[in-house]
Amino acid sequence: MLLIMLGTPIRDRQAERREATRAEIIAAAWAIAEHKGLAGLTLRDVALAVGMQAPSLYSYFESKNAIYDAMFGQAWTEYLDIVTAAEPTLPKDPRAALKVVAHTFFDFAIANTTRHQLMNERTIPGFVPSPESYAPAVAVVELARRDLARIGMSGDADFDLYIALVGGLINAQQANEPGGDRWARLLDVAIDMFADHLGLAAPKKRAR
Amino acid sequence: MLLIMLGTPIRDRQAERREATRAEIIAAAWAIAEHKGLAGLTLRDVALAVGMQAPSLYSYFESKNAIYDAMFGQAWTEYLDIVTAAEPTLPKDPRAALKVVAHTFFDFAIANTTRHQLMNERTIPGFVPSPESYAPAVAVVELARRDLARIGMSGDADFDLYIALVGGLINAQQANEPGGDRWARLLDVAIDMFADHLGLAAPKKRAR
DNA sequence: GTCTATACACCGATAGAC
DNA sequence: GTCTATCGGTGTATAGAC
Repeated sequence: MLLIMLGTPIRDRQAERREATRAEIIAAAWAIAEHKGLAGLTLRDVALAVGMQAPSLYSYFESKNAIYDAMFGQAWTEYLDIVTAAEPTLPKDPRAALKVVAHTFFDFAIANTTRHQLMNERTIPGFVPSPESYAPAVAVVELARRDLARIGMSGDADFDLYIALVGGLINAQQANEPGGDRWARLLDVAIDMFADHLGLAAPKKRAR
Repeated sequence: MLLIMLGTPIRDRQAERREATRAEIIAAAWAIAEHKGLAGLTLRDVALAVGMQAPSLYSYFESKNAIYDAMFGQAWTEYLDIVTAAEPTLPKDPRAALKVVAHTFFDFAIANTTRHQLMNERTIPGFVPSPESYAPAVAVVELARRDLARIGMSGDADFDLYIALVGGLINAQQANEPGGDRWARLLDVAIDMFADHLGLAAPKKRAR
């Protein structure tokens, strides 16, 4: 399976090695960030974890923010994979689909607080994601917008409101009662409220 | 008007002076935080602004976080004053009252982004507000809860949902389009949606 | 190309002289 | 109470060994 055309090697072993080391650094950074907090990440800790001296990291990332940036892109890519995999199983019923999409996002945020903090909160002082790392985030939003449009949710206003509603619940849960479920229990109620607002058919109750 | 009982002075000039200097330091800190960002605040800058050397600040605050703490308490006290002053003018109509309360909070957050960031976002790494500084925040919540209970909004769930909804809109506005009004325009829509959820009487439309 | 060694500028915080 | 001096820590930069 190993093919070589003279002078044009199929594999660039050096680039592979470099990419593997970059991945190793990012993995170590996640582990430290989850343990000491996202803002508690230091280059010296990361270097120690991968068996380097701190300045050596600059051979792989041009700054600390570049490491955050790679983490940002990786986290959104992971979530894009989850959402892409779940898309074919979306319920036909609009109200049920709204709930699945909301729950997917909510549960990911709660289960991965560090990732959510980096992905959705502006908590690292100087950090602004690069266009490349932002791309998977845009893809997630586009995919969600497409899914919800198929449900009949047209217009930016409804989508913006939906995002703000789910995001508000996540933020309230994380900020006021991390680890609890006081706001998590409200998610279905909130989505029903939103579905009523859209004028979607009620599921069973609401005979009126 | 200056009364002195022997040995028990009415005024403690030293404490007054100290308190005045503390206020001066906090005012300087706000100005710098608004200019360089909340996380960009440094003790050296604050000291320079009030004509001191950095370590001298430790005569007035035991740490940098203590300065943040005083700012936190001051900001919530300011907002408590606003809410307290506005309370007597609250509309009798429940739906209208919901909107006034929401707008008051939303507008304050948008008009004072630095204050809102410190008050409602966990953006400073090690900072946790002290019970004393947290007190006015609790008072604001209690007051809002009382106002909304008079409207007929009983139960924690509705209140929590209301808070999350308004907070989500503020966060979305600040994070995605600071200075714009894409989410601000949704506030009334959102409150109407919430009022419908509560079963409040519609204002004029919704003839059905 | 990769890594070490060293250094810089800045930070919050502390000690101690005055 | 305010200063100077200084500490340990940070992100970052660069020279040079390998």
